[in-house]
Amino acid sequence: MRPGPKRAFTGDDVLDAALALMDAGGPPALSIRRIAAALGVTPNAVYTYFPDKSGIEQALIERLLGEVNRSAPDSGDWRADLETLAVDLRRRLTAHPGAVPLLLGGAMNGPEALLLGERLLEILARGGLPAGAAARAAYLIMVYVLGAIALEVADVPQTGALSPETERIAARRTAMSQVPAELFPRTAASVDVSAAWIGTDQYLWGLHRVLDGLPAT
Amino acid sequence: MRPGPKRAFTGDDVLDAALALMDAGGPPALSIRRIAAALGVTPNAVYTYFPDKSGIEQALIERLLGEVNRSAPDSGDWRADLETLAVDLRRRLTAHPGAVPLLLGGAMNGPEALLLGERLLEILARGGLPAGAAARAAYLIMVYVLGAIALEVADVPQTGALSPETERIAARRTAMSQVPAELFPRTAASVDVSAAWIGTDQYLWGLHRVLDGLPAT
DNA sequence: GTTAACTCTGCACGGCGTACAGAAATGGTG
DNA sequence: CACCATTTCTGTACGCCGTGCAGAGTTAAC
Repeated sequence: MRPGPKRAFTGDDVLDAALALMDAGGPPALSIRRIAAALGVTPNAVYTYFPDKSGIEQALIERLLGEVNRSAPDSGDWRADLETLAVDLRRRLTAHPGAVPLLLGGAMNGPEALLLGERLLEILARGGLPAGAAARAAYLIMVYVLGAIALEVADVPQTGALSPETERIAARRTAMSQVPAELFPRTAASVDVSAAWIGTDQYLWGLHRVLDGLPAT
Repeated sequence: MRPGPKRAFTGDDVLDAALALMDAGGPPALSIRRIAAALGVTPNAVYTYFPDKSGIEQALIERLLGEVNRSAPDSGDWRADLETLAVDLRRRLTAHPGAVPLLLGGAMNGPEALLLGERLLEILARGGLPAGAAARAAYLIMVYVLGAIALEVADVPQTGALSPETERIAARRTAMSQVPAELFPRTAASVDVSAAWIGTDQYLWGLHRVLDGLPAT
């Protein structure tokens, strides 16, 4: 069927290596030359499977969102389904903090991104929200879900390895505890609370406050 | 007082040039060599005023947030003040879409960023929110305000010049209208609404839905 | 066996951040 | 005035980056 020599690696191998690099050092650590080195090939070999670097980033986003789309909650309770979807998305993204800037800065235009939006709208429609309100509500919820993850990740300094969750929390605590209390008393007073925001419970607290603010059916 | 030759440019000139580059082409267009070229000096001259590139980015963020901090609304109505603060922040950031990824991906640890958080907490305290709830509510509101801006900007393709507002809206419309309706019927149906989300009214609609969900005094 | 398709290598180019040494210009001090 | 310490900016260079181009090597189809 296919002429040519046996493949030394696949496009999936490229994404595996790319994700490992992102986890280790964030977006600046992602380079084609490093991916190629990790795979034991020359840099240009990567261009066999991807047109350019942004193609790799796009595929990486699609893979992450695709994992979220794999599970389709349909418990009958639309609010519980929405919660499941948000928690799933948050877990996938916080597991790979280095990829979050990519998702925010890059385009969410791929098929998996659209499918995710479609599922969000479907759940809201099941909740009985009118069409126009559903579109706006979906926007509001996506703002909250993605924004919360982004802020959570943004507090962590991007330089150096930060893969273990414990290391992330520690880095965040030290960064926040450097706030001079005499200049910013309120911020300094909320440092302890800030450290607790990491938890899933607080994340869901915010989501439900958003849901409570939605227009009723 | 100060020995040495007369200065050919200042640190402010560097930030001016940097902001112009970001407005024209987003973060990838920001380079020390381009800044130096715009100022008519050699690249290393920039290092007279900034230790490295991230120092420039940090100062750029601080300048933008500082402009928001310059106006201190105190109308007596805490909810109106919060609205003013959010709209101010949104206006400053959407005026420079290329700088938003910097703000999200970079650190919000500078003095102006802390002052902004301090003012946010002060307004909420005036609203009578209890201390612990205020900290969580401030987090929720910042999530919404920053997240909304980020999503708004994220829909615009980053490549190429996109400074005029009209061009941004046009680019967004075309990007969204490419959604295949047979695969993503709900998303495609909301395209028109999506194009309208740009307006300040819709932005405030979302903010007030968040405020409505906050615990009462 | 020949050929066409495909994978991967080697080389090269321009751009990037920035380290290092040094020239040029200035104000303070004798 | 001359001298000097200080500051500003230049010149050169290094290693990394994405990637264009030509071509070597390998395979399946005819």
